[in-house]
Amino acid sequence: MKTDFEHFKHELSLTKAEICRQLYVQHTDMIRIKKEHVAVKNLIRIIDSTLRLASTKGFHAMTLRDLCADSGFSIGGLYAYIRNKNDLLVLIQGHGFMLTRSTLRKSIRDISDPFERLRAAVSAHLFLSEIMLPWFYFSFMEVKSLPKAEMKTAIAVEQEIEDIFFDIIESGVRQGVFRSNNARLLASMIKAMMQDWYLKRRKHRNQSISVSQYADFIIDMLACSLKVSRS
Amino acid sequence: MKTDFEHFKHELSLTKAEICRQLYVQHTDMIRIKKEHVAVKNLIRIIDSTLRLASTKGFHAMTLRDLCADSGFSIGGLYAYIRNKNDLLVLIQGHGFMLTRSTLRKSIRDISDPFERLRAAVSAHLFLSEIMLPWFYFSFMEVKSLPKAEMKTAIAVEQEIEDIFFDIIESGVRQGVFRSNNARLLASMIKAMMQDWYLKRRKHRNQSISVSQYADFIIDMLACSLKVSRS
DNA sequence: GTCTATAGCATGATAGAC
DNA sequence: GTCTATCATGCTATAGAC
Repeated sequence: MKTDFEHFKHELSLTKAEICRQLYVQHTDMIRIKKEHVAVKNLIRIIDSTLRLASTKGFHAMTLRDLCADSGFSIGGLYAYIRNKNDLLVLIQGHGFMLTRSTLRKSIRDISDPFERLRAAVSAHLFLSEIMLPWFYFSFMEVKSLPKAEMKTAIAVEQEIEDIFFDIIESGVRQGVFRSNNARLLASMIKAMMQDWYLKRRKHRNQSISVSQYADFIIDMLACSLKVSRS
Repeated sequence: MKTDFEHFKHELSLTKAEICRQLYVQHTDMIRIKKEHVAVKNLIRIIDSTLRLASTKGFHAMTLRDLCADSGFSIGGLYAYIRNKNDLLVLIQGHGFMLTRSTLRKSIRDISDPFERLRAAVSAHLFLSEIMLPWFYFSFMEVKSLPKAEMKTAIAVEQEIEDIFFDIIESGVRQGVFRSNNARLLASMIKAMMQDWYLKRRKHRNQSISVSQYADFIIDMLACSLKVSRS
């Protein structure tokens, strides 16, 4: 039998190639390579290496020479795909956020019961971050290094995601299904617990906690905080 | 009337000078200055500047020239206090952790009731991070940049702090005061919520949430999760 | 004990061959 | 489209005057 997570993974069917193809189309201005299949193939290598290196030593500490050594590119070759180091940051950041937003919205679209909406949103966020772990870690750590404009959008998208949780709680309260005296703060806490999953992934792995267990635990905590009586 | 936070702040009476004096004594090997009062005075300037710069642009992006400009030192003068840039990292890191551990242990030392212990530990952690915000933010962000040995201790101390929460919960369960089916994960979540306070300080400021309100909210959530009946 | 001056080097970025 | 060779910059770290 398929677990929820496996089901989610299959539904999403998010191949690296697909993501990178979207990235390519969005950024034809900064990428000098014209043939899509060549560009996409190499973007995968570049982004993979960047995420790997940045998550161990940090983006700023990673030099383009490190990146070349890891990805097998030459400096010159790399510069056909980015105009400068910051482009790398923007390239990776923007896409991760877009994906989170759309996945989360889709996950609750067809559900009306407030508690089930909450469960769906929490699971979707956790499952997505599990699949795209390096992306999430990178996004969190590097917001502060973004150019001002990109930082503003990054913060706005994060707020928007928190608002998804907030709206679910609020509407549940209005319907009399939830009891909560501070929906705003509870939404914040949900976000914090989502973050803990990908920021402290190693700790949870050491304690042998699966993403499904983690999701269940959080949903139980929320049920209890919102005083939902459950079967 | 004094709030809990003001009371804590007064009890701690943690002056920058005292912290820096301890730092000086611990690191006489790397600091070339012999007169304590001179060294301490200048360490305050250096550490203040480092924390300020690192929390906006990140430690790696901060150059020693930035640091000199901000602290009013010359490059040569600075190098009397550190042997290299990494020393700065180690200097600041180690002390923050020591302080957290000792404060937390002290906060619960004279309390026996499990729920009150939990409340005390949560409050102490939040209040401390409120006072030492730049220190906490820096510690979290820069663990990955530490030399291997220092990283190991950093992770161990973090685990130790989580264990404080874990032990309180476990002993409460044994005494029949708490009901919990996963003390380990709950302790993890407490830690995550502690982190959210200092990592997302700006967000909470925008939403006009005080540290006392935040503490109360978390303690309520925990009471509910642990099924503590409260007056 | 603090400064100025500078060595020595690694980095991001470019030009041009293939 | 990718590579090698090279530039200019700006960094950490040191030496030595005051």
